[in-house]
Amino acid sequence: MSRSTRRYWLLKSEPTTFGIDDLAACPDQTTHWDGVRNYQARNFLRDRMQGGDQAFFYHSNCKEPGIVGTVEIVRAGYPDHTAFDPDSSYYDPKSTPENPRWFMVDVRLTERFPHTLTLAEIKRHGDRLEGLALLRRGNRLSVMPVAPAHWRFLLELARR
DNA sequence: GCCAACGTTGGC
DNA sequence: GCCAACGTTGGC
Repeated sequence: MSRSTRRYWLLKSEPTTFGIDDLAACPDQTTHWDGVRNYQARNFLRDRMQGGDQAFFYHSNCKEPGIVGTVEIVRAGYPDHTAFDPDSSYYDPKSTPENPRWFMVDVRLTERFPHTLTLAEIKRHGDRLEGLALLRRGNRLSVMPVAPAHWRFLLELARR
């Protein structure tokens, strides 16, 4: 059966916290995408992401913000256990195993771009990226959808 | 380090 | 339910 509903995403991470080098160093280049504490982003993780979806890995809050590679979603949304851990900086006592508030997915590294596709360059192509959430004013979402046409166009830019 | 934009909190 | 105060995000 074909999957007609594959979706594309963009995941932000601060490289000083967890960058693409860190993902590359993980066993099987796979890890939990934990620590998301925003409801809109949570809803995407919990309700919309599926195994087989693909996402851009975006470095934020750093010298050269931009897209640095791609990952595949290898496990759909499930409770973020870091919220249950009092020793975690992501601890949230309002989230319990019985009634989890925060969710995560598992991702596996699929591609590292030879160069960062910088936010500055993405902005230069804004006319081809109408509606891209990353370019919306004041955007702060750390998990956002990417339209298939935008995915293809950004991938082309990143690989050249 | 600055600061605009945004989300959350909590008093009322 | 309003909204001011506050904390966070994230580009520059």
